[in-house]
Amino acid sequence: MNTPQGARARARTEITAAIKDEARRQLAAEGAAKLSLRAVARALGMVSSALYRYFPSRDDLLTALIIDAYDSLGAAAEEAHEAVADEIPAVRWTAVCVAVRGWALAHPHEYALIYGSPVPGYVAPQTTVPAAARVGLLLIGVVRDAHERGALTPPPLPGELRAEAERMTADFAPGMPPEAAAPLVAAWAQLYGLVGFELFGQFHRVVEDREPFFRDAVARLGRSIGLRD
Amino acid sequence: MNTPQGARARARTEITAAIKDEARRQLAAEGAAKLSLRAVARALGMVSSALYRYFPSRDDLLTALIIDAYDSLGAAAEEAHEAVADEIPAVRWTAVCVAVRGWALAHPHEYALIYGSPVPGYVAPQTTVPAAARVGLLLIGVVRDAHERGALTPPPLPGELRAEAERMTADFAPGMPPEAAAPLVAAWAQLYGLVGFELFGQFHRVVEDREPFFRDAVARLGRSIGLRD
DNA sequence: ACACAAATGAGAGCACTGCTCTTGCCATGG
DNA sequence: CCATGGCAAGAGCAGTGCTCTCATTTGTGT
Repeated sequence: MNTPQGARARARTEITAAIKDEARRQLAAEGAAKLSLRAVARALGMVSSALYRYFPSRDDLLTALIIDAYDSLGAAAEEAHEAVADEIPAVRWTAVCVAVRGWALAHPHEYALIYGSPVPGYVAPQTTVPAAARVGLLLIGVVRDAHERGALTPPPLPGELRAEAERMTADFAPGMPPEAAAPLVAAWAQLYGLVGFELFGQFHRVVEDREPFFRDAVARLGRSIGLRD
Repeated sequence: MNTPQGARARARTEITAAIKDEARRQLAAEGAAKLSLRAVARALGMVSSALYRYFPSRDDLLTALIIDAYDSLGAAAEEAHEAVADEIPAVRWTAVCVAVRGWALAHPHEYALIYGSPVPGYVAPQTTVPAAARVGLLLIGVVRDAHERGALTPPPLPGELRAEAERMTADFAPGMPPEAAAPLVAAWAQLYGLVGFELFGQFHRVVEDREPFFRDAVARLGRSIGLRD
């Protein structure tokens, strides 16, 4: 790991980081669409073509920012979860959801980058998957733990969904009852519906007092999976 | 109304429509980000500056497309609702949700335009509001009707949300019990979470058999508001 | 019927974008 | 100590949204 890199390699990693930092700054200020390679280069006192030594294209820069955003969101969620690790599952569930919302409100453009409409023509490379999965895995962990403690009463599983549910649990959530799979995945998606609507202005003049509204909705989401409170 | 417009006015409305048509075509093909005024003008055999006689800016063209998209989605939902107008509310609820999903899958870029991340810097003008409200009003109607038939058992309303819920019902859903307001608005947002996740690829390798999964989630959503089936 | 005004289209041009290619420098590894 | 390869710089291409000017067409009031 910590191989003493030559001055050259060190400079490279430093400049790469500086580019990402400046890009993130512009992303936060103006949004992904207005992120301009030339502007980043200008802010860093280099010429635009030099930037291509570090990121072969604008999309690659965006991909790096996407991974960072997923990781930042995942870290925020994990941190919030650890702070309430001793509480009952329903409380931990809410804490994670609230952390996701909090991160989204604090980083709207980065949230839009990862959970808004994908930049057209852009396909997320496989590299983003592990970072993207962190919040999902955290929620799975809460539900599995609830199951192990006997604090989970999942709703009945429609026969139609049995095979799918068993595949899902086998793939991503071994040890979790298949009855919880579909409600959990749905709740996961619905969580982002709630956050996205608030963030993108759909609640304007509809929901005013948003935090309690969100907590109520999220608690219902937990109950729909079978988390008891 | 039907004032016999002069050749000039007629030409204007025709050309305006032609511009929107071509723009919609490019939107469907490539997405909003790649919608280019110059390309639209080129396809129509006019020069780019001429297009500005009809739409003062690219944003105005997009706004027109957004309103059309909201209307198209609203019409699809209303049509689906009318086809099952005699069924019980739970069935009508599901029908509307399924229609929303169907429209989204058929018009992914238009869906992304209205429910994805807003084009940065772009603020939806007030003109879009009535078109945007159609689906919401339809869902409100289903729930209110369920209430009037005695087929609605909304969950208890947390005291914290009482005032907000009463304001919401007074503003948008007179005649609906306030207990249903928060769950309904949440379900509305969550519906778009489900659709968005499917559309934007988050269910890739997670949910395979998506229609039954969606129906199950949507039925749970209806039950969370208190619709009995 | 005619003149004036408004609407429209064409073209050039500005400032910007992502990206490529060539050129020359200079630090590093053999 | 020298050759190589990483690097920055600059010019340039094709495209973008948008503005401005100029000529032409069209509609209308006298």
